[in-house]
Amino acid sequence: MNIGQASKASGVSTKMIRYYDEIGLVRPASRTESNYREFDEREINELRFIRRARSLGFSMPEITQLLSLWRDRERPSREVKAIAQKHLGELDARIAEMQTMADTLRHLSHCCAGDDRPDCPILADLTGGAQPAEPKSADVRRR
Amino acid sequence: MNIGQASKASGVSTKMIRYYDEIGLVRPASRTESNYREFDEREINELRFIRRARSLGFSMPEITQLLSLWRDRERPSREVKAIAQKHLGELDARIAEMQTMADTLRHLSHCCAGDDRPDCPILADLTGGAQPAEPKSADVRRR
DNA sequence: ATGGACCTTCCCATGATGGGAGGGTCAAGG
DNA sequence: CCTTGACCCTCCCATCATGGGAAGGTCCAT
Repeated sequence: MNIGQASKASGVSTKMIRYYDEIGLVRPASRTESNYREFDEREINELRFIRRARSLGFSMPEITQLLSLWRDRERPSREVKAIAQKHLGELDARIAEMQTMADTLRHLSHCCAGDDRPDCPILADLTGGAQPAEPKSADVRRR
Repeated sequence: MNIGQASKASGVSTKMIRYYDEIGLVRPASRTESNYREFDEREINELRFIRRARSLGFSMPEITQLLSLWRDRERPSREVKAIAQKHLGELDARIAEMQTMADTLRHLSHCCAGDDRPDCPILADLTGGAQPAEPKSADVRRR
C-alpha cells in the first residue's frame, strides 16, 4: 500500500503522513526499491489512531505517549487515564477562558445599539474607560 | 516616552509593539534623532486597546478593523457590532467543538479503570473499534 | 513509448509570540 | 571626560500543525 492509498484508508493527508514519519511519530515505514513508502494494516491503524486523537485535541507529544502505550500490551491503563485527564483539564480550562470571552462579548454586543450612531459600548470597553474623559464605568466587568 | 515605558504603560511587550509597528497596526511611531521610537498618550491607548481586544480573542485582522473604527468618530456602531458578533459566533463554535471533545474524553476517562491492567476504553476508542478483532462497539459515541 | 497519475525531497507560508546576537545610545556616577 | 549598565535598534530563528508548490523520478495502461 503506497502513501496515497494509506491516506484514503486512514483519512490523514499525505502531507501529514510524511510529517509524522519525519518526526518519528510513526516508525519509518519501509520503502520499495524505488524509495516509495510502504504501509501495512498496522500502520494504517496507527494513522487512524493519530487522527482520532487529534480530533480529541491531543497535542503531538501527548499522542506520542499514547501511541507508545497503545503499542505496549502490558501498559497499565492508569497511565493512559492520566494523560487523558491532564488533557481534559487543559481543555476545560481553555473552554472556561473562551467562555469568559464570549460572555463578555455577548454582554457588550447586547448593549450596543448597532445603528448609525457612533456611540458604542464595545469600543468603550476596549478603550478601557480611558482616552478622552472620565474612567467611571462600574458594572462593565473587565479583567 | 520610549518603547520600554510604553510597554509598561500599556502591558504590551516591546517585541509585540515592534511587531504591531511593522505590520502597520499602529501608525509608524515617530522617531528620535537616534532612531528610538517615541510614543504619546494616544499610542499608549491604542496599545491598550489592542491588548484588550486580544484578550477577547479578536484576531489581528479584526483588530485592524476595530482600530480604524475606533479612530473614526463618525463610525456607525452597526459596523462594530457586526465584527463583534461574527467573532462571537466563531468563539461559540469553537467552544462547542471543544466541549464535544471534553465530553467524549470525560466519558471515556470515566469508563477507564485507571489501574494496573492494560484494558483501556480510551485506547479502544482511539483505535476506532478496529485492529485485532470485531468492530462491534455501539454506545461509545464517536463522531 | 508516451502520458498522466502518482511518488520523492526541499523550500516557503501561516499567526502571534518569544529568544538571542550584534551593535548603537543615553544617563549617572566616578 | 569616561566608563558602565540599562536601554534601544534591526535581523534572524523557532514555535506548531498544516498546506502549497516546484523540480524531478516512477509506474502503469494504452
